[in-house]
Amino acid sequence: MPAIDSKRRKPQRASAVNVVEMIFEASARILQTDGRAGLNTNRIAQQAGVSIGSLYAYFPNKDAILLAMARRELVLLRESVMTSLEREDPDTPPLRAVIRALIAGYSTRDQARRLLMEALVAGGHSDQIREAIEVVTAFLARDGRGLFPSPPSPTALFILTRAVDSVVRLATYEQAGFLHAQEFEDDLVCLVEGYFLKRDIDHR
Amino acid sequence: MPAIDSKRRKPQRASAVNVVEMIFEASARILQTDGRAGLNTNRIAQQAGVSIGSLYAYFPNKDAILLAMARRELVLLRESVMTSLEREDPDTPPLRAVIRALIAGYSTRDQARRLLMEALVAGGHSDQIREAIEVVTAFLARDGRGLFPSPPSPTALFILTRAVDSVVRLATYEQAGFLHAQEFEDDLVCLVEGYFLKRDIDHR
Amino acid sequence: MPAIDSKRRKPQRASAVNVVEMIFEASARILQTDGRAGLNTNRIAQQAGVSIGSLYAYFPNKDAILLAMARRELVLLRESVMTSLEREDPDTPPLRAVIRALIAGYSTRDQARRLLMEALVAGGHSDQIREAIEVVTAFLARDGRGLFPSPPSPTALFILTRAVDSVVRLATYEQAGFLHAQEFEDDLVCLVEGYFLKRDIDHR
Amino acid sequence: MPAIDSKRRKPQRASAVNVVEMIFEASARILQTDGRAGLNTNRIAQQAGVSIGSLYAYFPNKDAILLAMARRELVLLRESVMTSLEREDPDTPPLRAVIRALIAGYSTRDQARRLLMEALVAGGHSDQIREAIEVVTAFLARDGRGLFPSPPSPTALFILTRAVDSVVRLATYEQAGFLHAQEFEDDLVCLVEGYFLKRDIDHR
DNA sequence: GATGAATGAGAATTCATTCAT
DNA sequence: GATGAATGAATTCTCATTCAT
Repeated sequence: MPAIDSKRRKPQRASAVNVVEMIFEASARILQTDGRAGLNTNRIAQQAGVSIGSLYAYFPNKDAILLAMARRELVLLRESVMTSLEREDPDTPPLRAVIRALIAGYSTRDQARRLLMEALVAGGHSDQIREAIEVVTAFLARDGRGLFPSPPSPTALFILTRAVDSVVRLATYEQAGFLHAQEFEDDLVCLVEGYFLKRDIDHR
Repeated sequence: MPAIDSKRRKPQRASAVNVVEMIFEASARILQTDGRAGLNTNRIAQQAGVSIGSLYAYFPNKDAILLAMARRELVLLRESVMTSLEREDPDTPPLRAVIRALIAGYSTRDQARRLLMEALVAGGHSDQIREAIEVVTAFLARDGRGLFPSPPSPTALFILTRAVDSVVRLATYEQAGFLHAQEFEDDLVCLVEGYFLKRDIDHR
Repeated sequence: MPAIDSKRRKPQRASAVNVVEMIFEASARILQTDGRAGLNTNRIAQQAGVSIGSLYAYFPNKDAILLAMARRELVLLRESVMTSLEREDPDTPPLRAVIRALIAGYSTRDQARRLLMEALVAGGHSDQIREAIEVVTAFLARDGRGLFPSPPSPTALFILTRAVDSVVRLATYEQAGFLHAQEFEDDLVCLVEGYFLKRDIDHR
Repeated sequence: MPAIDSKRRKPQRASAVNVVEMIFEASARILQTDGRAGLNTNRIAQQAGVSIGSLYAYFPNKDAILLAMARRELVLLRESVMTSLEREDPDTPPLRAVIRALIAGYSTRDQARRLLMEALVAGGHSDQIREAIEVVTAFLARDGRGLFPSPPSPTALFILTRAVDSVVRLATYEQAGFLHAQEFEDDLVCLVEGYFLKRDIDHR
């Protein structure tokens, strides 16, 4: 019995993960191609290959889908950045590693990602975004491992994190040709390092 | 009849301007209080004190209202920045003047403004935003009047303009307490100037 | 102008009354033939010959339709009873007149009427029914014009009004053949008069 | 296996009884708290602590549950009335005993009971109710054991049974304070006895 | 037999838009 | 030109019921 059973291990839970995954996948695809206006629950279910009833078994309503997706994107992005920080590459300074991870992270499914973030904000959940950034920010503030030459003030931290994040995101959305150019990465690093340089000069 | 009617204020053309203005005003109010979900043409018309029929006499469809509003916001913002550049205040360097104008410009009706921008983007009109930024960018690039210590590359211009714009906008949305603190303005100026400083050092 | 206009006097209000009336009519018809299960807003609108949108312009939701109908039934019934009381027919004693009016009132569209009342009760609006009965009850208590031989106690009033009302209603629902028989009316009168007779004997 | 299984309580038939009972219990509870609108098979199953699949093993469909419950209520009520008639208490005349049994029977779980009756009626099963009443009615007509002073006509039987039943039920629904007052019982007895008194006087 | 995930028909409701007056 | 009643396609969501495991 156990042997035979192993074919269908974790029948419900595994399936649940798949259904959620398929729904995310379908939603992203629709968002990517037709934008927010083209997104409706029936279409999501159809694209995902599940019944509309199943969709509602996993999510209480349409917005919950977007919210969950956005949250997941945020988590993924955060993790990719954190990972890049942990993977202490001697050739790449931490700041550059983070920026590189950010560029890589934002490069896939940009339209869907943007709309997701906008959905979060429009739904009054911008605190979720803030929170996700705060986590990284807090990490950077705590043990930035030499990410920053000197500890930034809260205001400076806000400015630097948002500036880098926004610029990368906007470059992605506008499908700027320079997104993957070395110059883009260099200039972003320069922006952050320049800030500290200037600040230290000004403040003596 | 026409004689009698002339009692009414600004009958023809002026009225059209008013109606459009009332529709903008009503839309902004609804956006501000109930978000995108609460916005519908009937409600806009009601709030604006015009009939739904009239609303459709001035705008071909709902999206056109948001599009027109967003465009106007962009124009207003651009003009405020341009004005601040033109008004060459000897005490305030151009860069600081521009940043100050931006902060002031974003401070009013933030929720409505954000949703408007999102409407533009979601509707696939992000080129409109880009265009507006380009106009300023181009102006800055052309005769920045000493705005930048040295002419930035296109990539650098993209990074700097987006970074400043995004940071100010996000600070507004998050109702950050430091939005009107001197430190915030100073740090933004520092961010831009630092970039050039660092770049010049790196490139000799 | 006035002459010509008279063709379409009270365009909206008159139409509104008609739409409401058509919706009531359609709902009653559906209730009568297919019961509560067959009643849905799309069908009501279709039967009423109005668009579903119009239906929702006049009623906030499905329940409101039933509630409004039930209320109206109650009002009509009450009025028919009150009228019969006012119309002091010398040949017919008031009690008999009321019972006769009740029988006549309940005889039309019985199924719809029953379901309506049930909807009221099920929706937690049984107070509406109570209220309607109270109005008649209060009237009877105040100046029953010799309806009752002597003033009944509140409990007695409750028992008598509900007994008569229920019996007539149930006879209607069961499409009892005796509904319009003289005996039925006579026995109901006898029930009420007997109560007072017995009570006076018992209490001396 | 069967041997091992025998540890479990009342495995076969008794379990079926329990499941049905739990389903009834759960349905009544939901009906009581959230009314007809809150009643759905999934919720019933959950409340009853059985799987939805099991629920459908015991009942062919949702309506069957309500139907069965209503039928059972009717049977219980009928039996309580019959019992009270059989239990010839020398101190309590049969009529009073029946009325007392009725009041007691209706006093428990009134909301659920009402909705149940409505379910029966709405489902076009009002004949079931009629039938239950007919059984008692027939019994009363056959050997009322001195319940009535003289045999009532079919019409009178209809009127008397429905009047008493309805008044008690309505008093229950309206949670009338006088439900358990002596006066209420007395007046009901008076209503029935008065009818015969009056009838005999009128018909000589 | 039991389970509960999955199904999908169908119901309620919204709202952009039209057009007769 | 203005009005606002009317329209109905489209959308969200529910829930009775089935059936593979």
